Amino acid sequence: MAETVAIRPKTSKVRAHASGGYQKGDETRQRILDAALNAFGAASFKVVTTRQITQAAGVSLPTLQYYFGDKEGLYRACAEAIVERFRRHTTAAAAQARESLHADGAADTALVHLKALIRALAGFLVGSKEAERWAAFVARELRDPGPAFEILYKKLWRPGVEVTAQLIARVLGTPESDPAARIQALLLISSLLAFQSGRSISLRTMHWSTIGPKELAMVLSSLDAQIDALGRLQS
Amino acid sequence: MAETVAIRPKTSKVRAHASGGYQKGDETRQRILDAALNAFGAASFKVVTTRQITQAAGVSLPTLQYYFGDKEGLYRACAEAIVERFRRHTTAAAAQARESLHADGAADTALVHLKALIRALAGFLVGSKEAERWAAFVARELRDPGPAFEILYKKLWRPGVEVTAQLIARVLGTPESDPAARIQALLLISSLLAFQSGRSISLRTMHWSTIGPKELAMVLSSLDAQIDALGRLQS
DNA sequence: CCGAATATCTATCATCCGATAGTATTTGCA
DNA sequence: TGCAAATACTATCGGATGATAGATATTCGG
Repeated sequence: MAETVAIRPKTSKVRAHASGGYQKGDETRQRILDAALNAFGAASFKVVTTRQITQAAGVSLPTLQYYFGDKEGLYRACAEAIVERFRRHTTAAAAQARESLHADGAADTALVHLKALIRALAGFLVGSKEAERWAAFVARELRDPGPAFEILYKKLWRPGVEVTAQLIARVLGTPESDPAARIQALLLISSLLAFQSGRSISLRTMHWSTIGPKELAMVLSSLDAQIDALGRLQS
Repeated sequence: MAETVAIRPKTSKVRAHASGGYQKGDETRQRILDAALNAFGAASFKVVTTRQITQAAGVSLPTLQYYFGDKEGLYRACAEAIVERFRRHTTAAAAQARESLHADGAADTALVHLKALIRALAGFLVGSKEAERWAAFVARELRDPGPAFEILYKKLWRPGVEVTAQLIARVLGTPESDPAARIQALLLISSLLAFQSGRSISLRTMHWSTIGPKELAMVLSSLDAQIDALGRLQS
């Protein structure tokens, strides 16, 4: 039962960062990271094998250990890379929403920003193949906490839910920390995942073969309607 | 004493069903199935090991092969067991809803039944520890299709979405096959999963330590509000 | 253009996993 | 009670996986 594990000295010669060595090393490191993002996006930590990743990256197995220490180190590196790229795509709408929260107290304004935020998020989630894989990685890790849970929760999930809940509270005309608004935020974000995590089954249910611009527009329209309905709740 | 058969028909020696042997055998079979439901509810097909299951069931490894052929056979048996138990808990509300769809065309009636259906489903999903595991099994398999996808899709998902979508269409006053109603059904069901698949992260987000009657009531209240809002969409 | 730092490889290990072979024990009917 | 079918076990196999050992090749500052 005693599952205590001795803390690794961590002083090993792992190339933890992309800088500090030759240029070719950086490129190899990046190739492994890309392959890992792909693989961990499609399957869970335990299911993905290091051989799959290194083979896809075109390197031999020990190269992975050389750059990332072990499988878990690579997994964490993936999480950090995802956080970075995610931020680059969502900070725009999120910042705008946050700004409006401080500047304006009107429910109508909040409603507009909420719709814009969800629209941006949905568009990003279903937009590119790459984003799909990142989103799958994040969703899986948050659903089934693993080595990268903390970083994803604190840097992605919490801020996202926070701003969403505040916007909804503003729309509903309730205090900023209203639990009901928080629940609605969870329900809203979770419903988004129907066409992300649950993509394959949603396709089958809708009799769609893909989620193209037309299909995305329909989903966004339904989400808008739902948010509008939310706005009519308090009256 | 008979000559050993060189070629094994592979399926002939499996005790595929619970009937046909001794009583003690049925009990052992059930014990393995329970342990498997537990394990496959907590982790995916590949992650769960047959050794975990047999150890939890208190039997040796080959006993699993004796009763279920192989790991995949056991997995499918789990899916069928879940379908059976799920039906026993949802047919009540579902049948009532279906009946009302045929008997009455009023939007108000549909709204009532939709709320009742969601309420029953949510209550069941978050109700017992057992149901949680079954739901996790189903959600994982539908999200990431495996050996049991077909049976779960046809016997659980499709009927459930079907009746939900029809109720929503009735509420919205649109044709029975309205794609928008179908999307709303997907969004609604998916949002339910926030407190099922995404249970752990929802707990953390809400600062809850558990989902007891009080918390469930809050969630149900929010869902009701959302469905009510849906009803006000068409006007 | 030398040589230390960096990068990458082949070969192999220890462990775990699913499944099978072969044998012993238990059950319930004739 | 005898005994064949049904049940359950120990021991082991072939294969996959994560990681390491140790040797070789490459890079680039001086």
